[in-house]
Amino acid sequence: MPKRLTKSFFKRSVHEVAPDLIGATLFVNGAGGRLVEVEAYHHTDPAAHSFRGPTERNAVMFGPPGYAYVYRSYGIHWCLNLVCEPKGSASAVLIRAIEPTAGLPAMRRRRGMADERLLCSGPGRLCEALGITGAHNGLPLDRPPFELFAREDEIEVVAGPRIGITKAAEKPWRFGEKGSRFLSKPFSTATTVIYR
DNA sequence: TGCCCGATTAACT
DNA sequence: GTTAATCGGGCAA
Repeated sequence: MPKRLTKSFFKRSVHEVAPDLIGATLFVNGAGGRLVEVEAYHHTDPAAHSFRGPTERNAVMFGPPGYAYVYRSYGIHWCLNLVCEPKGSASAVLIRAIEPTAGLPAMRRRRGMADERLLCSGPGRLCEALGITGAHNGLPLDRPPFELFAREDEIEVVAGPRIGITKAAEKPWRFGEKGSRFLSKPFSTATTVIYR
């Protein structure tokens, strides 16, 4: 049986947790799959929501690790983050793409489309597919509706610049499974490979 | 209070 | 490659 990830998994630097999440599986009410793309946001990072201190929106990032931080993006989409590090460090991993493995009919219905490759390939898309909304903000990741399991197989993780940001845009804090066809965008062939 | 812009997506040309 | 959709957060005034 796969090993469940508990809150202790997140009591480390976001830069350690983020690559470790590649290949893990996440389900929300039974729908979801394998994490193939994430990004790390540290509280000292100008691109992070927590960089300028606590606000009503980012309050969950300043709480304990192992909880979901969900925010509205561009006034339209939802984006899911997993809070890391000891309480107060305000760092989180943005989930950017999932390889769908379970609950495909429900995800297709919520997305209003059938193409498996586009179901969860993007932070806004995967929240729509898994039914994640602002109602999930602040919920613990080790209890329903969330289920999170550790990676079991050996894989290659690649790193590269994050997507859609203007500040600290050069930092290689985007991580993905090498060669996955479910990435929101391909990694450059010149990107660093982290062997695992 | 007003203004700018964003950790996006889909539908265009 | 370009752009509309759509709105809350953060900061200046």
